[in-house]
Amino acid sequence: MLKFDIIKTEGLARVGVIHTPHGDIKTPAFVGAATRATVKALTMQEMRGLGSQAILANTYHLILRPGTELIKSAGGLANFCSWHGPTFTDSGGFQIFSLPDVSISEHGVKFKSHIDGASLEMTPESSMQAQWAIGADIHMAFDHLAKSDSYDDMKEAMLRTHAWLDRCVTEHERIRESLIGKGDRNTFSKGISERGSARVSALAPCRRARATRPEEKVFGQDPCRLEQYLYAIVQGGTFNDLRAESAEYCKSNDPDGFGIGGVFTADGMDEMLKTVNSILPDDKPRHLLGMGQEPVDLFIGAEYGCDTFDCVGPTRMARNGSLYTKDGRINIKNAQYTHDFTPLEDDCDCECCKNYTKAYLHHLFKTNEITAKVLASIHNEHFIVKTVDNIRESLLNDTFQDYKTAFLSRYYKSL
RNA sequence: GCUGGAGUCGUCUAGUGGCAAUGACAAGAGACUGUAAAUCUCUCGCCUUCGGGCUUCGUAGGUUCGAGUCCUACCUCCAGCA
Repeated sequence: MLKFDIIKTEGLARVGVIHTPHGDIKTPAFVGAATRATVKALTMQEMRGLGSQAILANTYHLILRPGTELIKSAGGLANFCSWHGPTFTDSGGFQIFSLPDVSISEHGVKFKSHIDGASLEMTPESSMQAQWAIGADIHMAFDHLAKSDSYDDMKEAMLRTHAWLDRCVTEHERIRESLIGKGDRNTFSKGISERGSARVSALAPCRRARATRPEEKVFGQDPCRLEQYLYAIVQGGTFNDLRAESAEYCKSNDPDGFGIGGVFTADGMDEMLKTVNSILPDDKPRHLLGMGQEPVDLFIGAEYGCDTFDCVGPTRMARNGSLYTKDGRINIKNAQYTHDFTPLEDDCDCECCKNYTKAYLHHLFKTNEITAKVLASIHNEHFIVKTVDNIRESLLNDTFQDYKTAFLSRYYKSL
């Protein structure tokens, strides 16, 4: 079982540490969206520099390119992309359901590759196999997103997600036993001592990583045989009776943790999370899937018991020139920043704010320079990562409510 | 000076008798939440109570119900010849 230590709780909120084979995640934490094994516009070294603790890649995209076997050959996702820290993969369900021409059956989903139109199928089993080959620390169960927000569609999607969860768990256990063996699942640290460092010589990238990340504990193991963990995904949309039913079902499957999916706005999220997280067991981590573009998502998510978040919003906003400040988002492309020779934020310690002015960023965006997207992504990703880190600190210091009120009233004061 | 060609929204451009007039760029603004997104949308002559009104295709005349478009003169630019 995935090791998750809770350090402190306040209501449903908690501060903890997730121990993965590739290192620890201090929670609450924002996980960088690295869909195609890269956080767009950023290097992994830049991600580390801005304080990111973990990344989340996407099974659908990696199946198409470069292929899961290639990532396995590279020593798994963390080695392949030189992140060398905790990794998640999303199952691919979310992407596939966003494609046109998908046909869904109990067996799985048939879809066409958005790259070359090839007809493909993903099932709970094939998603598990792909995720094991990719080799992230934490996998998401293959779930079904509703095609509309009607109650009937939400219920249908939830029930299929539950049926598929059973198959995900079965397949996950089958693969795990074939690669790692039976026994206590909380054994990644024991596994290290048992297996020793026999394979070190074949894994130079791992060895190099050790020098840059001394807290790393897994060097010397075949990264493709490290313990990997499975999160069940709670569905049910905006209907809290369905959310409760889904939470109960997921809980009964005894996964390593939980993803809360199908959330698209912070409206009503507090009640939904109260419902779900009051049911889910306290001692397992919960990931709020896809939320975190708006700071309010993170405050509400953490307050009501979510431990990790991921969202493409911060980096996508950055590439499109919409940059976070404590007073709300600004569009750096606007003419008003042409002669603004101050940083985005005076007190921000990101590489962008420490070195560059708004006028310079404005110029880079207006001239469509690649560096514009790099610097903006550094700032936005840092802003969101840091905000969640601050939420963690405020929970530890018993100042969460003050921090939340001060932050949100300032950030959204123009609304 | 002669001959030929060309002048259309900030720029380049479409338009060869019928609705302020095409497209691109530039400019101005907006959107974006488990990334088919370095993407997409809107505005872009002036005024507007958003119904519409007014003024425009180098300048000035003319033909015509109607002219960016046809005719005349002039101005400017380009090319060639002197």
